[in-house]
Amino acid sequence: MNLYSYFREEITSSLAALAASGKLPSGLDSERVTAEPPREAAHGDVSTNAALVMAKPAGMKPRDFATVLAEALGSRDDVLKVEIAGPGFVNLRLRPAFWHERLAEILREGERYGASTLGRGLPVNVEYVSANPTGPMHVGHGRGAVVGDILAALLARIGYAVTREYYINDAGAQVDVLARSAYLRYLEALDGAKREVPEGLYPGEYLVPVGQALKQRDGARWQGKPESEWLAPVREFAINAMMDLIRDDLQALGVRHARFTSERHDVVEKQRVQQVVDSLKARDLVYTGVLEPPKGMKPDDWEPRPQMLFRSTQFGDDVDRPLQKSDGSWTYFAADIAYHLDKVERGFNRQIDVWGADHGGYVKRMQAAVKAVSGGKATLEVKLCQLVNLLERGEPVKMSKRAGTFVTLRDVIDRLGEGSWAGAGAGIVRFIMLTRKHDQHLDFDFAKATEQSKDNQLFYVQYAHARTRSAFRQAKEALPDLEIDDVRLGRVNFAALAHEDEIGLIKTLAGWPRLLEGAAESGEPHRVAFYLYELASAFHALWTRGKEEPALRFVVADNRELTLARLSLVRAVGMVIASGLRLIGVEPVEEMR
RNA sequence: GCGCCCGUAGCUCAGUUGGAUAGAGCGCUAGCCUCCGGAGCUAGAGGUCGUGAGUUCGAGUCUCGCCGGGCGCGCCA
Repeated sequence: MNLYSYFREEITSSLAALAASGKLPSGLDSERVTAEPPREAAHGDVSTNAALVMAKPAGMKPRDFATVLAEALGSRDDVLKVEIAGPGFVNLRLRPAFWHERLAEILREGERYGASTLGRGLPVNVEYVSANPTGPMHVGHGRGAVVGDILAALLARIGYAVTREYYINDAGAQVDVLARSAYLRYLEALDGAKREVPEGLYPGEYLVPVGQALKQRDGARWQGKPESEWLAPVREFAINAMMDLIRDDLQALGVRHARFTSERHDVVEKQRVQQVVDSLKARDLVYTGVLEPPKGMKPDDWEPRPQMLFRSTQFGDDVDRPLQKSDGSWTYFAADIAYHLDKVERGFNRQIDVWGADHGGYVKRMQAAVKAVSGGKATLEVKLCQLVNLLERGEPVKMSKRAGTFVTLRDVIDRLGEGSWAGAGAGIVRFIMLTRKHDQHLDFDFAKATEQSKDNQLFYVQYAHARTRSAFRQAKEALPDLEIDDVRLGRVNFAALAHEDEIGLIKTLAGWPRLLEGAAESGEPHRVAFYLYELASAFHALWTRGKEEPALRFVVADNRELTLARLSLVRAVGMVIASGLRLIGVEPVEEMR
């Protein structure tokens, strides 16, 4: 359970009871009341601002209000001490027994601990990656993939019905370029002659096998034919090949989407764009107009041109946006409106898109569109992921697509390898992607990725997990006849856990449910990685303290009860770390070999 | 010129959706191995939270104006 939500409920019902008994004025709104962990541990375990936000409407001084509330809360069994502090905070310090019960809870629930029903089964659609099917994924795509994937996992963990979705941008000019590039490789495959890849086509070697496969399938059928004949079939072939490539990359990264939607086949060809434009027209949200050139920059080839525009300004955008190109085809935006409407029609009133930061200018119009097509009932949140800089011992890795020195996501995963303390390369990549908030630039240093030091957050967390397992190996050796399993550990007498560092560690563990909720609702999966680091740090500290003060060791050979209690704590730490790592997509290790 | 994002210790970054005395890693200084794994731990120095106003009981967090950096700005996606 999230103990802070629990206490918030308890506090508001206390307030209601106090109002009913006349000790506080009735009819007060407790909406803004919070129950939170104070920053300073010295201020107690749970702090509420009730008196601060309700005193004024109650016509009381905050401290008087606080006194009444404090008296009521102080009589609770789980409250050790109540204090009124600062301008009127009511601070609760909880009894050790409350924390011991949290430990029992963790051992009961195991890695499910922290899961909740907060989302009430509401559908949420998370769209992420959505890389153009024109080549393998690069590291920047990888970041979006990880952020989206873990955000989806977080939302699922707190009770939302999450759908992970990939939108294939296979309808624009870029896939025509892909087709021409693949055609070139096809001709190469036919006559064996290497060709210079002209400017404007994709030079990557990854298209060579596509050309060969096309030859395999179609022989010389397209050789010497005009583009109008081969473009569509070659394009389809190449897109499929690229999606196979991307699916492989995603699989290597451990990312699985439940649904792939094709812009070309599922949106444009099904007339979905025409339909949504018609319905917007019927609501007078589409018109033919002429856009002003952007001020301050002088587009050299600017010509005023009448075009079909969507009134996005009515929904918060800065200018109205074009829906149609001059050749009559739809803009990417128009198709994207139809696609997001499709998601609304599939029941997703909450949509989250994960994009690269270079798409920042696109956010407002898309949110405007979602608002418009859903009649305001659906919302779109957009998470923008900043660039990833690949480094080699602090030096930027030089990359050039044309020179063929481009480092792909797959290269990175493969290079980080398998079998080390960190598990597979994908796990390392996934964790590192969370070591910065999504809107911050991220330095990805190969040297640091596998370094074995406190500076490497994943290493540090894995080391803590390994140590929890090590403690059990030690216990088995010292007390061979001791029966140790999770059920037993969950039922031992925890009273022996009285040291403030032990209680402190339980408090950190007990913060896990709230952290999950916060990370999920705010769309900030990096919080999981930072939390695990903090938890690992607290555990390492206690471990070392045991080395210095034998009385604090986990295994005390002549005191079985104490040993069992402490092993319960160690086990709970291991469970929460394992739970967090698996959520991120990292397999926790048993030992650091 | 406009919009969005960012600006926190020497460096790299957190900061729990507005809470109390702003934290961590690296680096620097000083300590801790007859060990339960020192791949770790403890302590210290280091800050006008870019800046100026505003909102309120309270602002690193919200609003506005500046300064600096990044991204974007009609038929690219």
